Amino acid sequence: MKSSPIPGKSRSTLATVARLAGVSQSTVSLVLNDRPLARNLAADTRERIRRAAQELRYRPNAAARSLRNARTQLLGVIVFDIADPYCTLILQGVQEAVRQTDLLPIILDVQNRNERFDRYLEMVVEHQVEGLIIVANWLFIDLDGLRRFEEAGIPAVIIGREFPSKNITSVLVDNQAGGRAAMQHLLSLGHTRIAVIRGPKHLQDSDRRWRGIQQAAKKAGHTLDPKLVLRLPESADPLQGFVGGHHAIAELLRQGEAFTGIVAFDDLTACGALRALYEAGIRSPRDVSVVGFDDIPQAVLTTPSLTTVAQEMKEMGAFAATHVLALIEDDPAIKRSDATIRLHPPKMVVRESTRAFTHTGDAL
Amino acid sequence: MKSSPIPGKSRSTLATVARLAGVSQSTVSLVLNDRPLARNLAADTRERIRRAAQELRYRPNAAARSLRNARTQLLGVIVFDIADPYCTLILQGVQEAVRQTDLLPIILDVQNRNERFDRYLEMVVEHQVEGLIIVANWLFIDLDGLRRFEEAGIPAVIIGREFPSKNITSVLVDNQAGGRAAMQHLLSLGHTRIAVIRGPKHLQDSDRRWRGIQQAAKKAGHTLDPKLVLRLPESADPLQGFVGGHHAIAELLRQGEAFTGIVAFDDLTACGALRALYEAGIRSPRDVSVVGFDDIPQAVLTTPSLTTVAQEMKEMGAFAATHVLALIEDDPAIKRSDATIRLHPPKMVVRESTRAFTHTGDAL
DNA sequence: TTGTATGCGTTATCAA
DNA sequence: TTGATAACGCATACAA
Repeated sequence: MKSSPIPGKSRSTLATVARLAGVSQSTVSLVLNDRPLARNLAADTRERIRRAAQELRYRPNAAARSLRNARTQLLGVIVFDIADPYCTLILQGVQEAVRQTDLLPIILDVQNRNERFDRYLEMVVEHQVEGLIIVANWLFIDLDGLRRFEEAGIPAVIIGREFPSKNITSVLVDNQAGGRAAMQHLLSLGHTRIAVIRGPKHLQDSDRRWRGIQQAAKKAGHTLDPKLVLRLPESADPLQGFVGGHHAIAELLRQGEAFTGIVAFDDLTACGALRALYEAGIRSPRDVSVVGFDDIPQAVLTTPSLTTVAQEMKEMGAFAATHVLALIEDDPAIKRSDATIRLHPPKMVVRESTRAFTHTGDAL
Repeated sequence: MKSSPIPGKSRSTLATVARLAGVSQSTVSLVLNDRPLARNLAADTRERIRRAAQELRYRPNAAARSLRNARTQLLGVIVFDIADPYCTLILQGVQEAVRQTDLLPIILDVQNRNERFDRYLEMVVEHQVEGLIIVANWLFIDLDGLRRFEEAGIPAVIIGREFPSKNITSVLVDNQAGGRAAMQHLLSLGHTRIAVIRGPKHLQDSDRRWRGIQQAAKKAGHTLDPKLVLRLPESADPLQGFVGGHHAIAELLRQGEAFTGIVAFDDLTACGALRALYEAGIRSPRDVSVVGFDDIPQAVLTTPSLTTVAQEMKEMGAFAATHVLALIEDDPAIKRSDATIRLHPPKMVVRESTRAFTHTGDAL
């Protein structure tokens, strides 16, 4: 009877197993890794080794293995804020694409802290991840650290922000097209008094979407009333969008401005706007139509459910992952120097929060 | 002029740096790690080494280091479903507690797949994480793999499920107390026709909460009408709670049952219920009061905002992390054999979806 | 004040 | 058919 391993006692290694099985380390390694060479080993030797490994609860040591193989099988996934539902869907896409692979995606949550981002970038290099995906939802993270990271020559993609670089590809939604779509939607429904809640200044997306909105207005010969154009304050908390949207619309109502449509910066802002309307006794969509942006999972839970410009986040995540994987495999079809900005087309999702403008319903 | 490192070229090591600085490996190691011994090195030697490391963009190899040190500085965090907002808050608590440490929390998302859970458990052992935290929100994951994991002797805590074990501590909310609180709340508001939406059968939490509800009813001398007691169907998707809650209440209304209060299994269920009420033209809280469970971030975004039994998820996460950290440090105050079930007290959060029963408002 | 040698656990090459 | 040995990159005990 062999002694069973004591929990907490130092774990067993190839040597331990070899001793128990009465063979050498190398033989054990061959067998346990199913190398071709193991095929012409005596069947009972293999069996003996397998049983010994089992009995000793042998688990290979990843550190030793990757040191030797120069492969860690690690895929770094740095997320700016895991609490943001936006990230969550992207992660699903990423993981979907990575599933087939032998890569292990490890998620690092920056929690919107700059220092952490830089620290994690270093960590990820030290741990020799084979590729890196950055999910950059919310803005206030400074990307300078990425410049230094580039020198490590690790395949990387950033989702959600434009990072001009010839090594790192950026994947994000076409915000301008999205802005256009949102505005066109309301215009085509006959709305003329349309309020716009722009995003915070520091956010790239804010400008792009705003530009799209303006384009659509111009094309339709519509003039945006400056009094109806609002701005979300700066904030590091994505959930602030709700408060901001609420505040903006409540304010507008207090000023007695008349409007029948709202283009909100994002879905949370739209939720805040809906809430402000509700509190003022104004019904959506009967009195005011509201368009969001992103299509977060909750968009379908609101009352009324939200018409929104959807980002296909799963698809973007999957695309980014596939791209990194190809880079890792050194796929000849993908040159590193191809690195560029890929804009993903948005998709208009019409739900209950918008409807055609009618004089009857117009309470304002 | 020294040649600058070519990106993609094999990275520099201690040896490379040593060569460039004209010293030996060990000296470099001493300096770069700020060992006490480095203090009596010539100042310019240190400077030379530092510059060489900088120039070569030297980054220590984590695999080699942890092989040598027998410390990986990795903390595994396995999450059943990262898309569930419930997990997200727990993660914040965990990360908060780990921040001070030199541990790197790596998050692995099981995505509700059994195979993945087992696979990740193995991975986590192979990668020699120093501790493991499991965030088990939704039920259908089979914990058998954990039994095998226990043998690895790695400090571990599971949050959100009871896992009887003398090695692994379970941290979860006191569901029974929560059920009591919810029911008591409605009863104390004077409601007598109270509908209950129980959770899915396979979920531990369902029974516990139900028991609490019954206790509260009994204590108040209240009899639960079986016709008002519903059940959520089994499902692997936490978001299904919304659909389930909606369906349950819609059905109840169609049957013409009269009620003025709802105890929902969780917040999403409550949202679904609210939605069904809204669609039927029934106002909450005027006509029907609704209580949720969990206090997910969205609970404050609904219309009306949700009265709910809050789980202090951040706190639970922080507690669990602190516990694992103590185990890792081998804190004498914490014996491994102490492993047990820790029930965290819930907290009643009263918002807008409940109010005192009045005959005037009663539309049913 | 600095250098040499060794071993952590694996895998691969070569030899037997 | 199996075994000895070297090497991956790092940190340390020991030597000089």
